[in-house]
Amino acid sequence: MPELPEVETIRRDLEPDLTGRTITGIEVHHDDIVLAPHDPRSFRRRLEARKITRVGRRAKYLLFYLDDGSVLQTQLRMSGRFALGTELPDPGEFRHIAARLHLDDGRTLFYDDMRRLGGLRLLEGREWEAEEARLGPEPLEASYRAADLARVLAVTRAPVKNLLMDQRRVAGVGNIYASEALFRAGVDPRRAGRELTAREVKRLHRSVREVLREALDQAGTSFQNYRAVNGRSGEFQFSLRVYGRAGEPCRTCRQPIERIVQAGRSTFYCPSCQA
DNA sequence: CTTGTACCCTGACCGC
DNA sequence: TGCGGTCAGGGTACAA
Repeated sequence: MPELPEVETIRRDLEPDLTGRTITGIEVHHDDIVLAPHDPRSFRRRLEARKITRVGRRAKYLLFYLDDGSVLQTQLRMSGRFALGTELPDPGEFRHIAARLHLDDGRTLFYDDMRRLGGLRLLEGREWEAEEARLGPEPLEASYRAADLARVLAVTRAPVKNLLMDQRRVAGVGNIYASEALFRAGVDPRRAGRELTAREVKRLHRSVREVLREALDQAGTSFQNYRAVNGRSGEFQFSLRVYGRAGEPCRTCRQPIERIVQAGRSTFYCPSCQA
């Protein structure tokens, strides 16, 4: 569920507490959250006694860089969350603990995942580099230009909404912010990527960056599953203009917001403002 | 290559 | 209160 702003918020929450900590013990309560190539047994063995040198993020992945060069990649998918403390801070909020990482300062990093679609993946540095190379550019980097978006849009017949969600073309944009960025740019989500004008591409590029930046400043969007570390809520749900607002009036023109399905996911848009 | 669909899993919600 | 259907910030395997 978390997209770039949510994962980055979690990273910022965890970084000061986890950097330099050593993992002293690992408990796995649901085997299916240990992702390939490891099984729970080798996962525990390889993680034991490793020190976390850095907490990073790429696309929607939170990354723990370890002192032997390996990388613990976490995929939160739809319902993954973290809590950190000597005890579980809010047992009512965290009812599906899938794994515990015990740390050398006496605290525990709890991984909670109700649907268990996400998980933890331990990779050699080289393996992570190969994965990383398949991801598109980070849209909040200063080096990400309208020309980068134009290049991937120009060669696709798929709807622009689907393009924005494709992690190989641009990293970190998910279902909420794809709809929100398209609304801000005034672009119909059903339009074929290659049909967008240069002017529309420019607006969309600006909107993607703007909406991600604003959401990050608000610690992300919380309405169902997403929470930052220890259950902290984001605030961007109050700034959403179309997502989840089917039938409600557009904040710009008062026409009802519509919901359609694209690639199996809900898309929300204003038929009047996004003509 | 690209594009769409099924699926993984649990829980909340809605209409009957 | 129960029951079935639908939906949920994701990603991947597979088919066409």
